[in-house]
Amino acid sequence: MELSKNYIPASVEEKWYQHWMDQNYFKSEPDDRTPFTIVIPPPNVTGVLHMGHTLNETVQDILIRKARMTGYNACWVPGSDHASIATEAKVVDMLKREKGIDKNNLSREDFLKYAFEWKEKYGGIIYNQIKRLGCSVDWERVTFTMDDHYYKAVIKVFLDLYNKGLIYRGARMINWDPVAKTALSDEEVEYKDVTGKLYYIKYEILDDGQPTTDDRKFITIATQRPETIMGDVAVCANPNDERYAFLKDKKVIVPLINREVPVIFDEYVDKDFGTGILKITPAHDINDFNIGLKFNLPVIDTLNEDGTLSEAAQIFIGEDRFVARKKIVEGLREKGLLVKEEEYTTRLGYSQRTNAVAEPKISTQWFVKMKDLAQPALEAVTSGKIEIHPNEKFNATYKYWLENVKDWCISRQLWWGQQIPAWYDEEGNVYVAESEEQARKQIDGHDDRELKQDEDVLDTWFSSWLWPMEVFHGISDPGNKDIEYYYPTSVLVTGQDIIFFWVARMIMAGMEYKHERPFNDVYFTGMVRDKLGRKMSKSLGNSPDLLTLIHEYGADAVRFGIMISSPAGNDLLFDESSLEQGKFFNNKLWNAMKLLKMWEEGKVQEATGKGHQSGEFALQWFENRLQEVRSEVENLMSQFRLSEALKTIYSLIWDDFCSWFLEWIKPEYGKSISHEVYERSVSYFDELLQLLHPFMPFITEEIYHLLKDRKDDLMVKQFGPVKESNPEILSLGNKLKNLITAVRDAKNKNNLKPKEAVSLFIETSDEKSFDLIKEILAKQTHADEIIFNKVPDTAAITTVAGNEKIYIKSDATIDTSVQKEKLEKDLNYLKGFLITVEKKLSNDKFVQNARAEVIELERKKKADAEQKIKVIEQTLASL
RNA sequence: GGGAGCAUAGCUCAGUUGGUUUAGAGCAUCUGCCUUACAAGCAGAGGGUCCGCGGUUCGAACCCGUGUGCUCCCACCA
Repeated sequence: MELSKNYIPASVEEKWYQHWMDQNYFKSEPDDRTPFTIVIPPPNVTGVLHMGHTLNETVQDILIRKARMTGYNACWVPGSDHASIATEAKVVDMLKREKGIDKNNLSREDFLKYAFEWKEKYGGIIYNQIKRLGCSVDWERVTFTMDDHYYKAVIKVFLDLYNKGLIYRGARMINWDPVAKTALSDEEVEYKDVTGKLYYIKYEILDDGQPTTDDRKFITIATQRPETIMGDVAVCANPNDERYAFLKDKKVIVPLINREVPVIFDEYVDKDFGTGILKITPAHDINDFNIGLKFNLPVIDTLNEDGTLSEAAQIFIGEDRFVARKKIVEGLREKGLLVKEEEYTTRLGYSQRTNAVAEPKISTQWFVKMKDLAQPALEAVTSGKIEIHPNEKFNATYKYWLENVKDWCISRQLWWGQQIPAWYDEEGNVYVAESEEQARKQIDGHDDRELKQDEDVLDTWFSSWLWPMEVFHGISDPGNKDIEYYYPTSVLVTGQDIIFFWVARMIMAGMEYKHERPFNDVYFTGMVRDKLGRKMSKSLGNSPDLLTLIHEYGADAVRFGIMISSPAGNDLLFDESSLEQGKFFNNKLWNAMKLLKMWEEGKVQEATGKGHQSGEFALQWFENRLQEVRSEVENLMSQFRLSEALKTIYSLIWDDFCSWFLEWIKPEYGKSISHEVYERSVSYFDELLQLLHPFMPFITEEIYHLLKDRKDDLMVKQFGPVKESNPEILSLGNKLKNLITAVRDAKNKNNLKPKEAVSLFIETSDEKSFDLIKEILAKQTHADEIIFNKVPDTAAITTVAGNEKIYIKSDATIDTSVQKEKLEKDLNYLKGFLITVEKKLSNDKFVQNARAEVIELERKKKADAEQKIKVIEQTLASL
């Protein structure tokens, strides 16, 4: 069969994904193996996968494939989130743009019909992308947070928490999104620094005929939000502020609407900020609200749901809040009540979804009491039952949030989501139940009253927090065999930005309903940024399309590129050049396979080189090197240091396998290697492919099959046990590498051609490996003569490799000055080093306390250093 | 205002208990090579006061102090 010059991913990827699916490899059912479970962080149903998802998904697939090949019953559950506010906003937008329909003119039922249509149409996009990336998820377990069982589970939890007294309804100050016209949770508000203005406004002091110690007619108050003055119910000064003592028992007049409001005194007011006097607007500021409660002041809400001024404002009714601000400032200026405007930097809260400035607002909403739920969730992490990776740095933030957690506003004034199971009668009584019939049963006496269900739906996260349980129907059907088998899940892989939204709340829900952590480990990936360090965003246009990247580089290269540049937990700067590196790596693998294949097709049963020894050594060395790396990789992966594990494998394949091993066993032109060497080489290559497979599944599977006819598939091939590696063979290998490199170096420095024959004179203490060294060196360095332990009369080029000293004889001119300088440097260092090691060894404390192997290591270091010093001194003397 | 983290080559980062690291990798740059698996390759080269300053040590990129610069999270100063 003719193999293409380079690896072409396109056809290969689809073929294998289909094959894996046909073989049911992704499917998992409870059995007697140990489960390894991951639940995907469900992406928004109508979204597309961005680079952040790509990173998360790749990490999860690596972990799940590795576990599957290690003998676990690996189960990765895919799914998507209905994302109530985000999706509803998109559907509303689509209806307006494509069909000219205003949501306000639709019934709830009709709207939901459109929303589900939209979900059907676009919901498949992310699943397709997950497939293209090669993710081995169990497609029979796809879960959507609005599935029937899921919907039921959410309602069930709501009722349960309500009955436990952990859910209540009440009027509180909440964050309001005037664009989506819904309440938000505190976490859905993002604060940004903005430059605003501080307006200084004159309030007239009401002349009540009483004499005062001050004859001022006005006081000046600084505010950022002049449009809220119509909601003013008091002004407030610090009781210790003598400037305003004369205002005791006075009233002031709110400008433009001429409302008389009292002057109150509270220590909350900072004397040194602004004018030291504060207007109190309880409806539109959390602090004012608290002061209002304290002084029993009325609340005048001057804003409508959409952010326009309400009738309570009396003026500029119906104007948008920001337009009204300008007009009011204008009005104040005309009346001479505006003292000045000042530039001022402040932090404003923005709705995460609509980017509208969030409005603090008094509103009747549903809340979850968090304190009791938080306690076990806190314990689960501080006790170490759940480990957060890559490091401890998130423990502190997690702890702080849970210790200071506030009640969670869970009602949203939307349609897309689980409708709150509460019914109201005409008198406003509330009946919480799973259905209207059940609600009716709660009514005392007559049950003929008209009941109306709460219009609102629940926060998306109120469904997401059940995810690790309900994907296994653990809430709707508790005690079923899936939930008992798969829960708690093994690892949660997610972005650190949703630690509060999701991670903490999942732990709460898990502790509440399963009395068990939902996952053993949490692995936080960093943010994916562009190479300039900016966040990926649509508006910047710096977020590449996943399918385009896969098309250009292949899925394996995309996975490679994103993993190789993804140090655990740090943000990663996405750069396509790393994908290119992945593509090149594909090709290297491809060509290594071609080389092996060529030898097989040669079929000549001739030994490599002059004897079997060098081939045998190459095999032994690589076998040991392979085991050494395997144990390194195990270690790195158990610490979730995937990027380093990949680097290690990359270097094993490229440097050790391709550059050294294959070169060592490579036969002379026209000859082939022995059958045994071939078979063993192939078996090592198989192991390499297996090791790499979790990271780059497609190409490894393809090569595995191209190399030989196989009955099995690499994807489900089980790892053998990691064998111990023999340090002597490894160090002999290193010695050889050093010698060969040193000879090449020397040739290069002296303008000899790589293939030019030279004579080598080697001094070495390692007598038992003479023959082997000779054979390999002869082959790899084109030495025509190799003599041990003999210094030639006219030493040509001298070089030191490890403990060996090499003289190379040729006709080339000799330049020893550079060599000398380097050797002298080495000598100085080694002498210093020797002194310190000796000191350590003569230190009683050290000898007594250190472990035997540590002392042995030090002794060996000492011996090494002494040996090297001897060699170098001799060399220098002969120069 | 409170807390956390970071600073190593042009760029992105390794450097895991201070000692073969007299500082490494990949990418980028430059110089040779189309050598019979691979030019998507091979062989080389240049490039670093390991942020500044002090301290501990025989020895510091690593430990301690301090200064500077950047990032993130949390918080109700109009």
